[in-house]
Amino acid sequence: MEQIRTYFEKTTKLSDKDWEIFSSKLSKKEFPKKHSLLKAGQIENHLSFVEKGIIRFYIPKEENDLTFTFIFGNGFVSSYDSFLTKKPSTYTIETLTETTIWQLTFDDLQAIYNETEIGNTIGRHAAEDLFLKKSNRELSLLTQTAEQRYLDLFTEQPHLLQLIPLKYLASYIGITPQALSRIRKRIS
Amino acid sequence: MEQIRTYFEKTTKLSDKDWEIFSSKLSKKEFPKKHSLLKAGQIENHLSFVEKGIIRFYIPKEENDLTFTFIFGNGFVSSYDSFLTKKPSTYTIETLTETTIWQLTFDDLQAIYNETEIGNTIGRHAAEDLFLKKSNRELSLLTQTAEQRYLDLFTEQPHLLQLIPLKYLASYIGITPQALSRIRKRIS
DNA sequence: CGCCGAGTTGAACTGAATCAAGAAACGTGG
DNA sequence: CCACGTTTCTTGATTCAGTTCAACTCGGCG
Repeated sequence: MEQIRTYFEKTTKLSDKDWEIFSSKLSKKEFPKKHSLLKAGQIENHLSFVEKGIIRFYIPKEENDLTFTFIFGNGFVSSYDSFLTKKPSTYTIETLTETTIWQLTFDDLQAIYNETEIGNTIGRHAAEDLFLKKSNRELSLLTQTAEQRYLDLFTEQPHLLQLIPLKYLASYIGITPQALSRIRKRIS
Repeated sequence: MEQIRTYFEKTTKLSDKDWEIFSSKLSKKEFPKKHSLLKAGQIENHLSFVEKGIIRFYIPKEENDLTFTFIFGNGFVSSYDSFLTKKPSTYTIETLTETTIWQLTFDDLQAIYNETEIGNTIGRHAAEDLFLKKSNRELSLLTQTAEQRYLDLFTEQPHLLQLIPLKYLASYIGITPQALSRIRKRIS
């Protein structure tokens, strides 16, 4: 749990009192691998912080699911637009490994808004975090080749990457499993 | 200015008093075409709402600029990450046509936070708006062909599209000007 | 009038898709 | 713990969208 405080304090100092209120709302959850935290069609009621584990976001499709996000611990997890708008999520959030998260419900977050000075900060952090990730992703998709994207992922998370099935990685990178298999062969 | 209120009230009802405070901080600005609202390297101090005009976001490059966003009126404009983090923007924001915007400075926004109930809403709106746009963009880049992306743009903004040089559109779609020229020829 | 940037068109090339088939890994039931 | 069936991964052949390099046209502007 300390790592959550550390994560927040990278950008904003928290008073002990605020941290007290904030952390009292967090509830720890543990899940096995291949567990859905949220299924497409459901309404998101949680903003979560991953302590340990790998998580995949995907849009279920008849033929091949579209995997568009991985979270490797120390980050927010939520179908954020669904959380904000109370509309059904268009995607599923699923664990790839055993996972530990700390959850905040929508009502908890409202309470934190009212009781602390850091509510805004948390909301802003979440938004900022998610927004920046998407921005970087956009640039990556526009300027990098599939191979570069794979190598980037590989550099960031060399050991964790082995835990993810190739077809999910391929989808995330934006190519077919066959193409990724060939890239792997070429660079190894 | 009424359209700004309408825009906000699509999702949240504002009290007259809050609107009063909010709108009093907005200052109207008009710019000619090809005017930079913010240059790469500068720190963003504004969150703006476009009333009229077309705006382009791009990362300046030696050879070809990378155009990654267009705003066609009725939307937020800001180098949002720079605005939040106070770090230099990595991109330039420039008008393509004559443009009218309503600006809010960072300090104005802080004041609104303190004086009204809608401060959070505004911040959240901006974040949500920007985040959702990026999410959709990600999906478009992952699942659509260049031709589909062009047709989508064309369907959304048929008349405005004529005002944008082909090379900017090509960059946004993620292909070369030559390729877009051929797509245009093929579908017309 | 001549220049220059933007757009068009052509030809050769390349990264990735598609279709197809075989090999490896994985989970489940006996 | 093995055997089987299913899913995942690999590899090959073909096709295609888009790149690159290059030449030419067009429209605006000094």
